[in-house]
Order: sequence, then C-alpha cells, then structure tokens
Amino acid sequence: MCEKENLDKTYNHTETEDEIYKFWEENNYFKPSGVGEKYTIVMPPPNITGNLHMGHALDNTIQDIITRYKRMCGYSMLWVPGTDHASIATEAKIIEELRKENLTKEQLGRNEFLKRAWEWKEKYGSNIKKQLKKLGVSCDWEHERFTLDSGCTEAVKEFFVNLYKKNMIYRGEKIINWCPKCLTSISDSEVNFEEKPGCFYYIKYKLINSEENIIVATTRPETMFGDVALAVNPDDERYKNLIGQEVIVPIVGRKIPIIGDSYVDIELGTGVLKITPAHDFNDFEVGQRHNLPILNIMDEKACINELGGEYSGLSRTEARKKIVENLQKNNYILKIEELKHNVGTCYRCSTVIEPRISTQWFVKMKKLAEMSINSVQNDEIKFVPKRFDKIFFHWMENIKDWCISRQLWWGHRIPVWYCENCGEIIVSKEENITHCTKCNSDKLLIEHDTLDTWFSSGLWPFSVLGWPENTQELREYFPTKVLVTGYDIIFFWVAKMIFSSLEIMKKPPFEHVLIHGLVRDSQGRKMSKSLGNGVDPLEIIDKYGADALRFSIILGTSPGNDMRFYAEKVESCRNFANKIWNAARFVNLKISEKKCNQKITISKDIIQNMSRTDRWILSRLHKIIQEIRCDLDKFELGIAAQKLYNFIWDEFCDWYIEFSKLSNEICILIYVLENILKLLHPFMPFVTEKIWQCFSTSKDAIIIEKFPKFESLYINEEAEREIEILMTFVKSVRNLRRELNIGNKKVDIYVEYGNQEAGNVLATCCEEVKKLACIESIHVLKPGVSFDCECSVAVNEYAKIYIPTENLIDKSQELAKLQKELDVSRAQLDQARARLSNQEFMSKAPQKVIQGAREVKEKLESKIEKLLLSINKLTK
RNA sequence: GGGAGCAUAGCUCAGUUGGUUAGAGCACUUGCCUUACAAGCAAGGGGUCACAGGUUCGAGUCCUGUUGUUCCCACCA
Repeated sequence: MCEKENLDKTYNHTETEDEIYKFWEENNYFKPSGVGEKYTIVMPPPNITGNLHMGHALDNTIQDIITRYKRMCGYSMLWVPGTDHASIATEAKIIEELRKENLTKEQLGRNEFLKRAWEWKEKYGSNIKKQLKKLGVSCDWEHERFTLDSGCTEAVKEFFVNLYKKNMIYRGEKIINWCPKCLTSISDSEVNFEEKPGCFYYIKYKLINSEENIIVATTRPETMFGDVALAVNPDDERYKNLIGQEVIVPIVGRKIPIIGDSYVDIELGTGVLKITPAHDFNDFEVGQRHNLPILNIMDEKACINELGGEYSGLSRTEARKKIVENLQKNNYILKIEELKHNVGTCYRCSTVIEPRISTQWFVKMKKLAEMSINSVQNDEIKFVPKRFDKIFFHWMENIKDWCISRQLWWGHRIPVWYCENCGEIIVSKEENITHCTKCNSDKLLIEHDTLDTWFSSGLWPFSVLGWPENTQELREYFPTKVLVTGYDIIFFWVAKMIFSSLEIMKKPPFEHVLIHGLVRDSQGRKMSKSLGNGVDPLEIIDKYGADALRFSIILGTSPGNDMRFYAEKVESCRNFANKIWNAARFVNLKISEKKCNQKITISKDIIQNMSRTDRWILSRLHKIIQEIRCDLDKFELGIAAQKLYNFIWDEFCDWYIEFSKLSNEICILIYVLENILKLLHPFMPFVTEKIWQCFSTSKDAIIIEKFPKFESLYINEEAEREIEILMTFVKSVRNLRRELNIGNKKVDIYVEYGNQEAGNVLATCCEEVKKLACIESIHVLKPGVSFDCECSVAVNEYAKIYIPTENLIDKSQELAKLQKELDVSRAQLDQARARLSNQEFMSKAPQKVIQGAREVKEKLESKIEKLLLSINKLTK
C-alpha cells in the first residue's frame, strides 16, 4: 500500500484517508466476524434531509471507538447504520420544493407526492452516508437500513396491530398539539416552549341581571368566541357567591355560566378564568368536568372560522388585533398589561402551537411507562452517566398518552380501514382490505393518517435485525449492547425504544445508554443555522484530517457534558497524529539501519537480560494497556485518550525514543510502537492503519489485530523507580543549564550522589544521561568531600550537581533560588512529618499511603541536607 | 413552580471508589534547526480548586447552606 522509503516528514491525511477507507471496505473488515461473543450497536439513524454536523461527528466517533475496540477484542461486532425518513421534516422540505413550482401537495396528490419524496430520498439519502465515511465509521454498510424500507414497514404494522389487539392503542377525540403550518398533530415532546412577549388583557364580562362587571384577565382575547363559561375558585371569598350566575360575552353577546373549579388560581390574574375548551388544554379538562360544550372557532390553519362572525377568515394574530380594537372602542377593556410568557411552538418550524380538538390515534402509556421505569431501576438498562435516569424517571412518571397519528403523507400509513356501513374499525397488516370483516360491506374508508416518525424509530434496535421475522441474526445479535446518543433525544427516541422493546420483545433493547453532550461553538452557544455559527465537520476533516477531528472531540471530555469546539484543539490533535507518524518514521529508520525486522516473543529470560530502559518502557506500556482497557470498558473514552496522548508523547517519544538512539536493540522499540498503534487505533484509525501498512512486519490490517492485553510479567517497579531517578537527574541538569544560559554547549559536571541506588543507576546509564543532558563528562565526588570550584549547583533528592562555568549566576540570585527551594521543601517535610507522627493517620490510613509518606519524608530530608550545605557554602 | 448540571491556571477543559507536591491543550517567557518530528525539542512562570460551614487521620472529590451560571420538565388566565 505504500513505499517504505522516502516517507514525508509530515503526515498527509488527505492522501491517506480515502485510500485507507476503501482498503477496509474492500476487505470486508466492517462485517461481523461471526466468531466469538456478539456485540451489537445500532446507529441512531440520521435524517435523510440532513447533512453531517458536529453532533453526528461526536456521536459516531464514540460509536466507532467502541466498535473498533470491541472488534479488536475479538467480539463478532455488528454496527448497523441507517437513515430515518423523518416524516415531518422531509415533508416540509418537499412542500418547500413544490412551492417553488407554485404547487401544493394537494394539487399534486398523494401518490405523486410520495413519488417525489422517494426521489428526494434517493437523491439526498446517501449524502450523509458519504459524509460518515469521511469520518471513518466502521459500520457494516451491507446492513444499512431505512426506517421506511419494507422490513421496517412490516415491523411497524406488526407492532401497531399487536398493541391494538391488546387494547393499548385507541382512537379518540381529544385536545392535541396542532401545528398550523405543518398542518398536523404533534406529540407533547415535539413542542418547544419559548418565552415571548405578550399582553394581559383585562376584559369586562357583564353579569346578567346586574350592572356589575366581572373582570377576566386573558392573553388570548381572540378565543372569546369559544368561551363557554367563566370559572372561579370555589374557595375564593370574592367570587364564590357568583357561582351559578351568568355573564354575557362581550361583542359576541352570548350568555355563559359562572362555574366553580379548584383549578383556578386565586392569586393569578383577577382570579377569574374564561373557559375555552376547544383552544386550551386545561380549559378542555375543566370543560369535561363540568360537562360544558366545546366551541371550535378556528380552522386547521388557525384562522377564525364561521363562528367568529365578522372576524371569520382572519388569522389568530389579525383577529386578536381587530377584536381588541373593538373591545376598546366599546369600553370593554379595563387595562392592558405587558408580560412575557412561555408559548408552545412546533419543534420543526417554530410556529406557535394551536391546541385543537381532533380525532387521533393514541398509545396508552401507563403500563409502558411502568415497565420502562422498572427496567432502569433494576439496572437492566444503565444510563451512563447515571444521573440521566432521574430525568428519565421524572419524564416517564408524568407521561400522558402518546399521540401517534400525523396528518402527513410521508410516513407509515396507519394500517386501518373504517366500514361506512357498520362503523367497524378494521386494523390489519394486510395491504389491501376490500371488505368489512364484520358485515362484509365493500364500502371501506382507508385511514389516511401516517404514524409519528418515532413510532418506527422506536423499533430500530430489533427491526434492523429482521423482526418481526424470527431471523437467526435477531436471535444472535439482539439485545444490543450500548446505545450512544445525546441527552437531547432521550425523550424523543431512547424512551420509545425502551418501552417498545420491553412490550414486544420482552427484553430491554440495550444494556447501556451512553449519553454525550452537545458540541457548542467556541463561545458556548448551541450551533444553529439561524446563528450561522455551525462548524462543518467535513471542512475540519479536509483541513486537519478525520483522526484529528475525532481525537479532539473525545480527548478530555466526559460523558454527558457539553463541550466547546476549538480549531486550536483540532490542530494540536493533528500535531499529535504527526508526532506518531514521525515516531514511526524513526523506528522505520532504525529497522532499515539494522536490516532486521523480525518479531520477537518476549519470555521471562529475555526480560531479565534487557536493558533498564527496555524493562521500564515495557512496564509502563503494560500499565497503560491495563488502564486503557479499564477506561474503555467503563466508556471513559476521554480519560483513555488523555492517557494515551501522555504516554505516547511524554514517555515513549520524549524519553524512550531518545534512549533508543543509543541502543542497537530494536525489538522492544518495535514491540512498543506496535502496541501503541493498536491502542490508539480505535481513536485515530487512519494514521494508525497507514503506519501499520507502511511499517509493520505483519501482513494483516491493524483494524483486525488483537487489542493489546495486559500481562503482569512486564510490570517492573524497580526499573520504573530507577528511570525516575534518571529523569529527575537529567531534568535537574537541564534546568541548571537553562539558568546558566549556556545554550547547547556541552559541559562537564561534578556529582555527589544521594544514595547507593542513585549512584548505581547513573553510573550504568552514563551514556544516556550524557546524551539527554548534553554533558561532556561526569565526575563523581565522594560524599561529604567539599568541592571548591567556581560553579553553580542543582540539588534534588538523589544528587547534588555542580556545573563549573564562566557564566556564573549572581551569588545572591543563586542563594535566593536555593533558599526558596529550601523553604518549599521544609514546608513539605513538616507536612510529611506531621502526618507520620499522627497516631490516627498511622492507624487508619492504608499501608500504601503511609509508605508513600515515608518515602516523601526521606527524599525531602536528603534534599534539604544538600541544600543546607550549599547555602552554607555560599554564605561563607 | 419542580429537577439537574456546571463553577479548577489568562482561555477551553480533565481529575473514575476521598490518599503523596492538583493535570493537559492553547496562550505566555527563555534558549535551541540536538539526524523521527519547528505541526518540533528543552527549561520556566501562572491555581486560596466560587463562597461559608460540616464529616474525616486526610476533602478539588462526600454532606449542608449561599452566590453565580447553563439546561431540562411543567406552564398561552
């Protein structure tokens, strides 16, 4: 796939990514292996209308990391992709398109309209697929599904009929949320409340047989034509004697009663409420309780109908204006107060919702909600992070029946026919019902309404596996393991999958729900079209590479928390990809120098004969392997990424590679690099695969390599401690060099070791130390022997280091430096001593912590001793 | 009105069951083109972990309260 020679100094993602993706696809690496335990993820299906945005990028990166990790761990990994027909959103787009041709959907007719919609799907539905591939998702594209494909349609019909037979679906005339623009009902969860300015109109209603007026405060005077009563609280001293009397609705002139109902809040407004059952949810309920008539005064577009007399045909807002003018003219308005209030709007088009009485289909939610709550309470389904279960419970506990019918054409038609002859409702999975099942009449009306999009996506975890057919795949790959999604669609989607699955599959659809936050802009604002602050993931991928984008939205983030998007962060991740690229180039160089690239199997014997630095890096690597596995199993991707970043950059590149420049041993170097690449592959799939293909001795692809396994054999605390000494020493010398401002000049140093171990380590790693700290020669001093020379000194817990030089630091400056260090060390020592002399600490703290405190104490004592000597000498 | 999150370096964020001297990236200062990498290397500065109490041998972490902030749910009087 690539030439080993002449590798560019800079990693080029543009040349790499598409080629690598093609390589994976052609080799069918995304398909489940069929071997090993099954692991299933279903992709939240993006809308066919949509383009890839940062939310998708995040959601799918998380899923891809899990997928690649599990695949490398030997699972038969199935990640099912697909798209959602998004009935209301897509239908709106097509109507928009028609409008440009001066057509309405009615003019076009249902069949032609649907033809258009399918054309739209064919045209744009694959767009997002291409975009997801750019991101590097390793889902099984052969399993790709669509919520409106024939299998999903079968599933929807089966589910509907099943629930209907169990009396869990019913048809009823209720007040529902109506969007006057989309011209359809929508469910409670599809309503957004927005704060909008409005007015409180105080209107006089004249009592019959009296000159007295009752003042009613309302924000919607235009609904007066639908008034059927005034209501007061029966405990309200001011009004309770009025209950039973009648008033006249101004302008309208109709008589309506005054009723008592405890729903009325005495404190709010004037304490009198006008009851308009057809246009308000609460009024509807009050009306039901008091057996009041229902006067619907608006049409489907929320224009006043014939009941509105002269206002008939006007829109809600126009009518309000005209009616208020009329009321003012006739002195019916006492006052008008401005206020801000929350108004329900359509989540798709932001039009103000009009509550509307209509006949719709509903799912009974009580039992389903109870089951769902139980499954989360019993930990059959676990939210990650856990706090989201509270939100889920609260929502489920207060849920009302779910309105599932939509007055749209693009969607699953409700499988129902009505007999005009006997009134029978026929619910059937059959395509063509021609005769009534009860009276055999052929006068049947077909139900035109379609189902809420979420009704079909609620079945997604099992419909994509073949349900309602009892397929082998369904038996093997259901339930799924984890569902990855943002907290913003827990109610829309997650909840629906949970109860649908519990009801029909008798099992939870997944074990974990991994919740992530929103990707916001750099100022913390939600990315939105209207603000124009959206960041296009494809542009970022183009510029920095998919690996960089992926890593930047994972690194240092935690589940459920929002994050801000910064190009600078992507840039630093791009640099990280380049760093690994160059580390690999270095290893490759070593290999070609040695003309040897055999793999090694590491045994105990070999480990014992290895150099200290090799034992150290292997120990560190295996600790990291253990931690990464642990973090990934807990879905702590952000922490895992951080650890990898630090290990690769700070330990492997900055120290081990430097060490290895002095060594001829390359087996361990190769071994560590290969393991690093495997650990990193789920996060940065492209660059790791590219390197694997270029450098690896193995012929296969890294995507199907085994994920590194922790082996305690490699853990070597001694080597870690020794390298720690070495690093501390090198850093001290470097620090002193910097202070002395001696550039890159090689120096001679004189050293007094703090203890035997330090002496041994530094003696045996002499070459490494010299190279890393730019030292010409090291002269070892005997402990306690005073060293008289014009030099500056650095002190740490392991050694005292002198550098003779002409550019001596000012004596007082040097003294101040040492004094400052002494003060800090003394304070720390005091702390450690206090802790160790504390009886309760000694008796209650774990041994590990006590031992740690002892070590700290010893190190500090050694350091302080040396510092004091140096200070004494300076002040002499 | 009910609930939840967040508050840690100049900025953006990590910090998993409480345990040595609180971390990273970016930005900043200084010196280096040291043969993998200037998209780099090395050294450094910068934090009362919002505030006030409490529990504990020990609190950024747990509890209570306060302040600020964001979000969710409910709600067209």
